[in-house]
Amino acid sequence: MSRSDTFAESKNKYARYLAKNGLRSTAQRDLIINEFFKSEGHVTAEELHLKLRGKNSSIGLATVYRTLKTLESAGLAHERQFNDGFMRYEFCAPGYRHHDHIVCLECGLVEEFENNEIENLQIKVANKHNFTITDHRLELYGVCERCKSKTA
Amino acid sequence: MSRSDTFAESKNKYARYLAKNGLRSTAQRDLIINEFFKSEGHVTAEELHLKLRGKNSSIGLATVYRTLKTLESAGLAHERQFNDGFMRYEFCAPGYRHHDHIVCLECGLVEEFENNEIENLQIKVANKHNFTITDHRLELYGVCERCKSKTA
DNA sequence: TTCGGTGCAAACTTTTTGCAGAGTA
DNA sequence: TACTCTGCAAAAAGTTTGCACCGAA
Repeated sequence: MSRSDTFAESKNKYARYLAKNGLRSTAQRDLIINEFFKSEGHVTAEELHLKLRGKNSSIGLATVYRTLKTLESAGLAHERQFNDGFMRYEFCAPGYRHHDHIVCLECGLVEEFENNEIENLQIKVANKHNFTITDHRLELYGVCERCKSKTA
Repeated sequence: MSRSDTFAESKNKYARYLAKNGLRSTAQRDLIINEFFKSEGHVTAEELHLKLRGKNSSIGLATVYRTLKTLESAGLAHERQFNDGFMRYEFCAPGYRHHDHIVCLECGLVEEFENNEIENLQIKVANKHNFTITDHRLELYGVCERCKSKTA
């Protein structure tokens, strides 16, 4: 599935969500959603707001926050916190696979990975504790290749 | 290793750390550290502050924050954020084994687990991405046994 | 006596909320 | 028209900082 297919699919899903919940489509929302769907990785509300400001639209920061919360409820965005004090939002289209993150503590690079063996072990652990898992969070923190060679 | 052995060892390590870094031992610090070492699990500064207030000491919240940061630098506490907006501090004595957390989203119960298979797989993943891992974070979120039966 | 620690209040940071006016259906 | 959305500014909420005084070494 290509990235743009997923965008299209998500926009449809978003439109359907709006319709079903009596929410309106507005100029601001469409711009925010467009920008959000275009951004790679893990954006903060502030970053998104800045990008939109750059295109001389005058969208308020509060609106960006509100829209991201809306997307989260719609299941199109996922909230994540790496330990830097910001809430980040990640594109989370239907059909997009779950993945985890490996974060460089020096330059902030975030790479994504998938590992089914780990996921299966997590389920085993949950069973042992009699928990039913609905979500999880796995982040590896360290130093990336570039930063290692810079220091060496 | 029993819990109290670990306390003793940590207090020594703390004292050594203070000496080495020209920091002073004060009545407030000793009380905070004592209370922190006694608390199970994952405390917030506010919680610790409340516990100390209960024992009619008049320690300021800012001092609790400052002391926890000091403990973190000393390697005796570990900062953790579960997604509830609070920074939590966890006892992290030398000799204490690393563990991860499984969190109930209904009642807030946090259990700890260790799984070497998962840890090994994490190292494999990091190698594949040419990262050197220094830390990681794994949290499973779901519903615990009690809450499941309550709902059923 | 020196200098780090403390308490208090104010400042800061990120996110949320109240409200009056604008825009959608 | 009815009612939601938006922008702004103010409020929240958690944490940090400035400053004058206190106290450990």
